[in-house]
Amino acid sequence: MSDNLTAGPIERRKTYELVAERLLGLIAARSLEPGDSVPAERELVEAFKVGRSSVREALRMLESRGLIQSRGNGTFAVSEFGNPLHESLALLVAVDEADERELFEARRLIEGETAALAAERRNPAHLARMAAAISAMEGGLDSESTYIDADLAFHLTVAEASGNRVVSHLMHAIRGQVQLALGTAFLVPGGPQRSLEQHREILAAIEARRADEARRVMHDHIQRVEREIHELGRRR
Amino acid sequence: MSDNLTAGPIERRKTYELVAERLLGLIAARSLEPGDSVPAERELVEAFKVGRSSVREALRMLESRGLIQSRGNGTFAVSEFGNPLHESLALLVAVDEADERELFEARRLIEGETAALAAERRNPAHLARMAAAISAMEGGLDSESTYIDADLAFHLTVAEASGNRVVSHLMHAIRGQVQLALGTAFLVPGGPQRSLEQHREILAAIEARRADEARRVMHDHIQRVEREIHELGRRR
DNA sequence: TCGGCGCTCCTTGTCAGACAACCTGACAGC
DNA sequence: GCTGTCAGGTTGTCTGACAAGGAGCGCCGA
Repeated sequence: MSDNLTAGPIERRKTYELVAERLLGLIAARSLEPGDSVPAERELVEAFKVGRSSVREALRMLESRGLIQSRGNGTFAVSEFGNPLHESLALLVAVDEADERELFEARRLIEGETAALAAERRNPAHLARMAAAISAMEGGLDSESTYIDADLAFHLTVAEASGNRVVSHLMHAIRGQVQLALGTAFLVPGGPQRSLEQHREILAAIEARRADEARRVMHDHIQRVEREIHELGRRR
Repeated sequence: MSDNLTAGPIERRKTYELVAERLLGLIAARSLEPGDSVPAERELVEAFKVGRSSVREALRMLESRGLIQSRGNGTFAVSEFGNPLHESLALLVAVDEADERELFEARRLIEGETAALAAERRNPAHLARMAAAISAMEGGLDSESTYIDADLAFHLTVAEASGNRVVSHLMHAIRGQVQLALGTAFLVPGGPQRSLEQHREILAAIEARRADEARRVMHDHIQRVEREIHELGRRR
């Protein structure tokens, strides 16, 4: 028995944590597929030999991470990708001026790469959806919500076409953070028209499988939007 | 009353969710600074007029996101940046073969851009720490844990030198996901030596402020590691 | 004077039991 | 075929009780 001291403090783990880990294990091991129902609380009580409150607190931990969902008639495993990440980012990054700049920079980098990947991997269905989104933007030049929805749809389709879910999740997360600013972008005189034109360029580059061009135009697009928002903010 | 049906189901919120939101509000509003103690459970019971179990389940939700910490003599707000994001990603992305590919691809893109930014923004202190990390890797070629720690330190320093906290958080998160694989990388014959050499190249590019070169070498580095891990896995 | 020991009190941790609220599916009645 | 109702299982919530953790205080002895 050399130095068991380095093993760190002997910590008595809390029951609800242990239960949460066991359940997490089940999910990680795919014993609990999305949609499956988690054993009833009372069953877990018997299985783990703990109190019901410990089981419930463990379930709450998983629920708050979006892994399961309790619904009155049972608790179920959930697929729902993405939500917790958004919230985490929201809490990580305060949205003062400097951080907004960092967020936009991150968005520029990631969406730029996303566009480049999309140019290599897109299929005809993706192209059709991007074109549809552009049409919708055109038709929604006088309606903020229509326009913004269509704009979002375009970028999401690009993300999907990239074929990389991790990258596209990160993009979602960041976009959620700058969403407010994007509402402002609609108010910039001539902004929506310029965005529309740039979206057409992006689509053309992706359709022609020109990855570098897609990346560059996407960069320019996001940078322009950021600049316009910033200038509008200063003028007010 | 046209179609209020689109408003979705009327849902009765659960008490523990409401409590969690109230507490979240306090944190978001900075009424609860890191280190501050959260009011005792029984006080919250009185304040919100709910049962203690609801309060406790709400606390568990916040605890599992790393916002607070319960310690037997009180519950405290926590600063700890970054952790929840790691966990979220951990839970978001399943780690089967295909996903591992996506994770590495994401890492390649993000760390590539991180390196490019670092080349533009690094300062002498960053360079010194990168050099120190490389020395440590060299000295740790026969110790897996020493080597891996040093490798991690190098990449983290690059991230910090990028000057963009959002990007560097994303990088942390993804890296946490591939950490396991990186342990394997150490076992690849000649792998650590090649990594060491590539790290030197990255440092040289960053020091010389050659952004494109830094990006390219970082790309090559990560791609090589991924390939080696994959080949080792197949041979086993 | 000062270090250390133990006590006390407040807090969280855990369990058990009870009842309300919710959801689904089955079934009877129209 | 449609609707209303009921039953059974599950989660939602509260209460009360006691164990266990942790910090601070004061007493005691050196």
